[in-house]
Amino acid sequence: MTTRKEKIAGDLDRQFAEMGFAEQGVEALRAGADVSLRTLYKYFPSREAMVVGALEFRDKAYFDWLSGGPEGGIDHVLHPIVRLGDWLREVANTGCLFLNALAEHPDSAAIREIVLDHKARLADEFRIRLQSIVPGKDIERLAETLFLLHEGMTQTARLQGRDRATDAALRAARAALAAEGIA
Amino acid sequence: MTTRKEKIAGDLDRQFAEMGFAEQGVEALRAGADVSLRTLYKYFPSREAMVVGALEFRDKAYFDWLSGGPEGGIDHVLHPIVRLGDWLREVANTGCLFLNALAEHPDSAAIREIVLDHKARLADEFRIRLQSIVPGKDIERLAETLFLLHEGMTQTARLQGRDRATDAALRAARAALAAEGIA
DNA sequence: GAAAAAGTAGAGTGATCGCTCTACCGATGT
DNA sequence: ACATCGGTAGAGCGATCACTCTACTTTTTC
Repeated sequence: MTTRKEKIAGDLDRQFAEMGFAEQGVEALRAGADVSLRTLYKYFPSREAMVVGALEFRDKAYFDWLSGGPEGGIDHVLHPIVRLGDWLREVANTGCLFLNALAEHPDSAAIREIVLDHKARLADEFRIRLQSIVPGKDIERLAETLFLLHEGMTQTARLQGRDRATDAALRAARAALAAEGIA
Repeated sequence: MTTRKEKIAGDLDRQFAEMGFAEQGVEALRAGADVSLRTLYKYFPSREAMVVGALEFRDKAYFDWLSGGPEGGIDHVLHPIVRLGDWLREVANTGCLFLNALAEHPDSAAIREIVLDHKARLADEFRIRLQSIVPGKDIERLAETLFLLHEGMTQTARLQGRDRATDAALRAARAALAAEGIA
């Protein structure tokens, strides 16, 4: 059961993702969510709250998107990169929603907190997956490398296209794992 | 000899870098550059032109910043990453100015062109440096990996701090080079 | 079926935006 | 001496912004 607020949050997410943050006034957001201005403000009492709501929706949606996938082996570790590639195939490519939000609202503590938390949990995703396939091994450096490649891929997809960025990131990730004897 | 326009462009660069794009109105930019509104508009006839001017200034300044450094060996290739780390130590850490500008002005062809061009030349920087230390070798994949790490480092510095991001990127870059037998 | 809750449309408000314009000032060249 | 040029200060313009409010309608609840 999705609440009305969640439905609107999803619409806000889509609008911000497709059109960017700067160019979306509240009236445009209202039209995109197909609600009245009064109702929109009821659930999200300021524009900043709308941004926060969209990011919270996206955070949840993206970790849902990451769930599942191969259970063991190298593909288990590469899964977040593969899924990022899948995601980039389906959506307009405007970079990372979270970093874009931060660029646009550098002084908002609420937004900064959500972004940092989301990215920290993404970085942990690699740690957890690495730990599960090579328990006991020190995987911190490898996890950091994979996260760097992940972030680089997100931005590079915007610049050079999704396919090229995905191929490069996957190749580099495999090489990094192989260099540590993980295959 | 720096022209007045270049001086103002430098001030605009600094303002956008420190305060972000969204929160800087033209009046604030004017005050930061310490000129009259009329003069500002003389050199940069629209706000978009001010953004373009700041990016052009930064593009030039950053490639100047990259010049010099170790002439041969692995340090020659790692130099752009090392210098990025130096840069991040000296400035407020608000991510990549170019990508932030693109996030804020997704519909501006002029801004998009500058950003793509800047990033393409940055990526080429790794190709050129790799080519010079291992001529004849196919270095395309390695160059792409280094660029991914470079971009990832820029964003991660914002999230996890400059030192951690720099260490991780340098370590990963060395590992990638070593895996290809370059040391 | 009446009351209450939650929705709609959309005009209105004050602030701020990018940008233009008038009026004036000081240095420089001949 | 004086015209010219490049500058300053800052008021003002129309548009747009985030946000509020009134008046009315629909849906839900008991």
